[in-house]
Amino acid sequence: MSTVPDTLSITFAALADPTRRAILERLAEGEATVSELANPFSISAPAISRHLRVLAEAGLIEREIDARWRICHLRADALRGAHGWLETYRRHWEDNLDRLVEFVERTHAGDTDHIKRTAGARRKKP
Amino acid sequence: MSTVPDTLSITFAALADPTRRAILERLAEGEATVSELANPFSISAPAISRHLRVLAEAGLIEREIDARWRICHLRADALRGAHGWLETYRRHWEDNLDRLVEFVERTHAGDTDHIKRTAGARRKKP
DNA sequence: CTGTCGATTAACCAAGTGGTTAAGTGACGG
DNA sequence: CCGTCACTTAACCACTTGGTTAATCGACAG
Repeated sequence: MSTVPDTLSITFAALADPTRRAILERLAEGEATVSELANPFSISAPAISRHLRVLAEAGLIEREIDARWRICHLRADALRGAHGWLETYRRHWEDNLDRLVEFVERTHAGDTDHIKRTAGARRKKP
Repeated sequence: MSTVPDTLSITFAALADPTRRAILERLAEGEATVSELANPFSISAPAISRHLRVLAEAGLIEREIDARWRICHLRADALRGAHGWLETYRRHWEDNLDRLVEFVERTHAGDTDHIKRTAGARRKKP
């Protein structure tokens, strides 16, 4: 435990598990107790408990104590950061200008130096 | 076990590291060689090489061999799945209807049984 | 008070991750 | 042909992760 991970890393790490994503999907339909969340899975209760702890520490869920039960609900605004990060790259798969540029760069390889080559000039010019 | 992780888990796991995200951010500006990508970081070349392998296996980058150099470019459409998953939960942080429902549930706790309680009736009615 | 139920913590284990250094590979430049 | 450059692979290490079982805790029913 040398360096504490940043928020975005914690969020993405929390989402990088199918069980936790399934829990969030279930929670998107509405609040639920821990045993209700554990029900669809074949893993043990402590395993679920730890998944919930990860989600809670990532700020993705909240646990409210109701007598013997812990009622979990979604705190989806913690997903905003991750969504925002991905949103930055949206144009790279939606904007076909990129495909055009890429096409020009590939096919007219030699004479495209007017196009920004961020990798700089590496190849020797014949 | 050796159960192979699903695509979404692989994508999120690849994004759950600040070095790899920085590499993608750099790559969003344009293609780059491995050493150019490694330049801003203080970690060793093999460490960078493995980060790139993770990104490549997640389908987030492509490596093209150019003589001695490996030129990396972004393959952002692999982010589409992750983006799409998050998009599902957008309304939970953007729609203030949810905040209203939550407010009613909390403040009028006793007499909101007409509101869908997905967790079922657990608490004893006084 | 005692037993039980929902949930968590503790202790442990196998496997994975991120870093290191050292060695290997393929393409040039001289 | 030999050395170097760009990069990867191999072997190793500390630490984390996801799972287990056993023990624990608090709220309640009897």
